[in-house]
Amino acid sequence: MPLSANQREHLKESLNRAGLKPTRQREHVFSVLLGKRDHPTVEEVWQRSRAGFEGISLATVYNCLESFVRSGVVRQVNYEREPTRYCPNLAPHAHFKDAATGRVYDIDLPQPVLDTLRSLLPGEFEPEAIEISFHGSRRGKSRATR
Amino acid sequence: MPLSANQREHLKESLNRAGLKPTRQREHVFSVLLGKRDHPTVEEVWQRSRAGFEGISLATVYNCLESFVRSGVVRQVNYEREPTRYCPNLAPHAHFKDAATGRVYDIDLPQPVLDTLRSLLPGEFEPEAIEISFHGSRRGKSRATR
DNA sequence: TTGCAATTTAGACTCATTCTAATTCCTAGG
DNA sequence: CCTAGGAATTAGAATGAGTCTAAATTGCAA
Repeated sequence: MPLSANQREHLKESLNRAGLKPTRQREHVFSVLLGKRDHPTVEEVWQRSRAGFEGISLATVYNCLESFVRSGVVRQVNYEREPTRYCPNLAPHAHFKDAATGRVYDIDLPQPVLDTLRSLLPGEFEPEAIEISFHGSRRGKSRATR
Repeated sequence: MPLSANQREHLKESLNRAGLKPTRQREHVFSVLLGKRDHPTVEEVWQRSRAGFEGISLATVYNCLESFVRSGVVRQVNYEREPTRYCPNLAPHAHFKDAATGRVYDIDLPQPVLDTLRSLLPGEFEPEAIEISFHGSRRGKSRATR
């Protein structure tokens, strides 16, 4: 799935703001991230990228993902010391990891909740980022819609 | 600093509940954790342990810390993919990492806040653990008591 | 005292990530 | 159109936290 004009423009601006250039590889890897919004590892992003970009290297995928993080279009997600995952959802949200499947879900974080958390910090602490991760299991989805 | 009778008993019970035995090494490493309640890495715990326990091996320190986590007397703390840190504070709390110094501080988490977070999850999600970590800087402590 | 299962240990191994040094790609100036 | 120079890409080597292995040790129970 190629990038829309808007998406391409957004990526370009963000990269430029960080002093980086949009390249074929970066655009392709970005489109891969947007194409399936699970929370892939570098290895997974690499596999998916190779489908549409003959010969792209693992090192490049690492580099691309790092430039996305630096330019703020993508977030890193870490669980314990497992391989880092990447997430193009920029709205404030937490993550829930299902122990059984390893799948990671986004959980919306309303601003008031963030404010409350913020308020727990003693005055001298100046937070730049908050990370909230749940870990648990999903109860069997009720024997569904038939 | 040797363990108090209470602390030794607490450790013993927790280990037993997990089917593990209190050993010289485990007691010593545990006392090291309680002795300085910063958030040491395995390497740091090892250094400190060797001071009072001639020849204790790094592998053993890894093993001890793992058995503490398994028996619930200690928590693991991860920031990004940096070396895992260990924390003997069992009360529900978040962590704040000062970007400048790398130091990690405990932030108390009132139960109502935990409940609120819990309530953000769709019904089918059954959390076992929540982890909250702040990342930022500490404003210079005001030129003090005078 | 003996035997056994858990624990400890040194060192080999794994594997995600970072680094290195050599190419390749763009682009701006000529 | 051509060329120089900086950025980006690449393969493969290097790093380092953590895990595994197999052998030695320990401590307890029979």
